[in-house]
Amino acid sequence: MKRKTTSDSAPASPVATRKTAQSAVTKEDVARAAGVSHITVSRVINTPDKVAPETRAKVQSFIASMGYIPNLLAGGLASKRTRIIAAIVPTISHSIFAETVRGLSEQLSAQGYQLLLGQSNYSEDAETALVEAFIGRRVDGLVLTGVQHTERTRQRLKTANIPVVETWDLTPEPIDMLAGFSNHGAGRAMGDYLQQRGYRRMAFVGGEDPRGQSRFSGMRDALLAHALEAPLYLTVPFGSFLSAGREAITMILEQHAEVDAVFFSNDVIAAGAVLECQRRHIQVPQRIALAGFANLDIAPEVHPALTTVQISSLQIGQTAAQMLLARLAGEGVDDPVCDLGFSVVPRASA
Amino acid sequence: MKRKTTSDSAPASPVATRKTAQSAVTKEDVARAAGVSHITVSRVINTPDKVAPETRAKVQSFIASMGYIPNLLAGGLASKRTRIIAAIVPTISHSIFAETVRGLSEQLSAQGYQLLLGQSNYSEDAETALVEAFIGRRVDGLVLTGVQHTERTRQRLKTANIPVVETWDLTPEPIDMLAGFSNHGAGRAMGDYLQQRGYRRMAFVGGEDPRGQSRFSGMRDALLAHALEAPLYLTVPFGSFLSAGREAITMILEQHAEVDAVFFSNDVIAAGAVLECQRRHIQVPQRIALAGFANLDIAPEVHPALTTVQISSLQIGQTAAQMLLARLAGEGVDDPVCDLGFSVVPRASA
DNA sequence: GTGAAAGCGCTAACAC
DNA sequence: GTGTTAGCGCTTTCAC
Repeated sequence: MKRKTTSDSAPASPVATRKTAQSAVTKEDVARAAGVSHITVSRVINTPDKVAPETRAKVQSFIASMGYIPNLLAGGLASKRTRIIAAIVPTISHSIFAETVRGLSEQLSAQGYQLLLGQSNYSEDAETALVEAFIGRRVDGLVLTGVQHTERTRQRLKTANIPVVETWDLTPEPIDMLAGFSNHGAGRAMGDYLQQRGYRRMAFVGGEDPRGQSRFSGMRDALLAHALEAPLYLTVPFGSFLSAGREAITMILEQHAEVDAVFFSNDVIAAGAVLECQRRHIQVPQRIALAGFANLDIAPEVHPALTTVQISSLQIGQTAAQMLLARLAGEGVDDPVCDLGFSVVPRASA
Repeated sequence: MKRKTTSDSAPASPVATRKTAQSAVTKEDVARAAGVSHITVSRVINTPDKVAPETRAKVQSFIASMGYIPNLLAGGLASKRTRIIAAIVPTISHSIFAETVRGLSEQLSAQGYQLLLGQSNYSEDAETALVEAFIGRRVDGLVLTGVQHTERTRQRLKTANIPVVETWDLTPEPIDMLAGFSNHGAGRAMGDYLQQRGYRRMAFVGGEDPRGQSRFSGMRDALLAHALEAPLYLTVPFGSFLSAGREAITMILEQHAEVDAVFFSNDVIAAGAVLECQRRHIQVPQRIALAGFANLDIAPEVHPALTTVQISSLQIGQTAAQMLLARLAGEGVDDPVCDLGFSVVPRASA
């Protein structure tokens, strides 16, 4: 009893099975056309040098002429490797994680992997949902932003048993691997810097993300160590960061006139504040010093240019990708924890 | 000959097949534990109300306790539906397409679909490669930016036979469906506006993307219609748009002193120009008028606030998603071509 | 260098 | 309401 010869009553069309929603051309079709077996087509695609040059050329020409596109769903199911790495960032539209994503994407695509991007909107529960969705798609590895995750996320990741890199912060107990920097340290460094520049009454403006909070607490520790008052802590909503910065600085100038320096969680928010000061003809840094975070494109462009903290956003992405790829290649990762550091960039605004 | 009883020589472990890289729990495992069949578990997940409440509860509790995550690869292969919609945008890090992506993502996830995002870097060949990769993953639908694509892209999409929405422009011959606006019209509208405000010698600054070029040619048509000279055409590299805007305006002021108004392809570039003028104490719009495009967050924040063109970025995403979902639900799409329009937003800069 | 057989984990169709 | 059977299109293993 041979398979599929259907030469009795079926119409002579390419054997439409159920729905014809997708490109109906399969490896089998190509194989039949080229007069080889199914598996030879597979080899031409995956391990071309294990096929006789002649056969290879013939098969390749049929692949091209028939417009054959391998079904990666089937391939992934059979091989248990999808060559997809997923990354979850709080937001993809705002620029702060853009370089990390670029670093990831470049390294991965160079090795034939694809990047699947998810956006958590700074919600741990959304992150958990994404993790489950990604595991369901059987991604080969996962990159997470931050080190704070729900217990369920950790659980899922544990049982899924795939390589994971946490990024953008440091922790003594990573889920698996880590590429980041110390947000607490960055906050402390900026606190030290501002203190040393002579500012005495400071404020911190940020979102409600845990990394921003670490920076705040680092700053606070620095100020307390110098016998200064703890900084004021203002949160801004996620959304339009520029106008959030404007509103925050307006509020500080009007209601906290004693504040002489502000550290913003993000250069875009800080830039909004600079623009507002400019509009009101408020001297920066004489009346009030303004500092940002991340050294984004906008930081050197505003007037006065923004003092900020340089972080290695791009390298975080590159390093995370390399760790993952090494693990997937079966190589050991020399150090599963990589601290990429940061540095204060002094400019005119503080 | 029953299947899989392996009670002879195998170790009593959960039958590790090949690699144990992924969560080994399968529907079969859950079914066995719950004392039901394989397919019942499937129904509990996909069509819970077709299962007796009692059975359902029991199965659900096992799903939870065993941490079962369905293999969507296998599901997609069997059902020929992945519930993934892919979208290709020129860039995800710059803010211009952010709202479109948000509109897509929100509409899709509300219907249980996931968005797979690709970045073409304004390259048609990169777009083609992404299209092939996405078809390989058997996405259920595709959203493209722009209406200009390689012949190969069109071919692949034709044979893949999946719903496609082109966006961000208009064309008389869409591949399938379309949600956009007229870039040529937007350029003409801005040209008309600037002419009507009394500017006489204009320049256009943009990237090399086809939509920017359409806006340029629309502007040119407007000026020529008013017997003005065609605008100067300057291109800037993709990358740091703010500094590109600074450089462009510097160049224009120094080498084309006769220019009295500039239309930038993007608010961020325009904002860079505004910042530069501010720094040099050049009066905007008295010495030179500056206008942007897209009405991004930054447009109202700079000083003077940017005159720009409002487009319906969010609605493009929403509309594209709805068209796709309607098609996938087997409903007809009333009008496969949707022109969402634009409008000039007059502010202080021009 | 090439092929046959088996099975990845799931859903569709049809029974019961 | 629940189960059985037969694939989805591919890769793996082992044979030739």
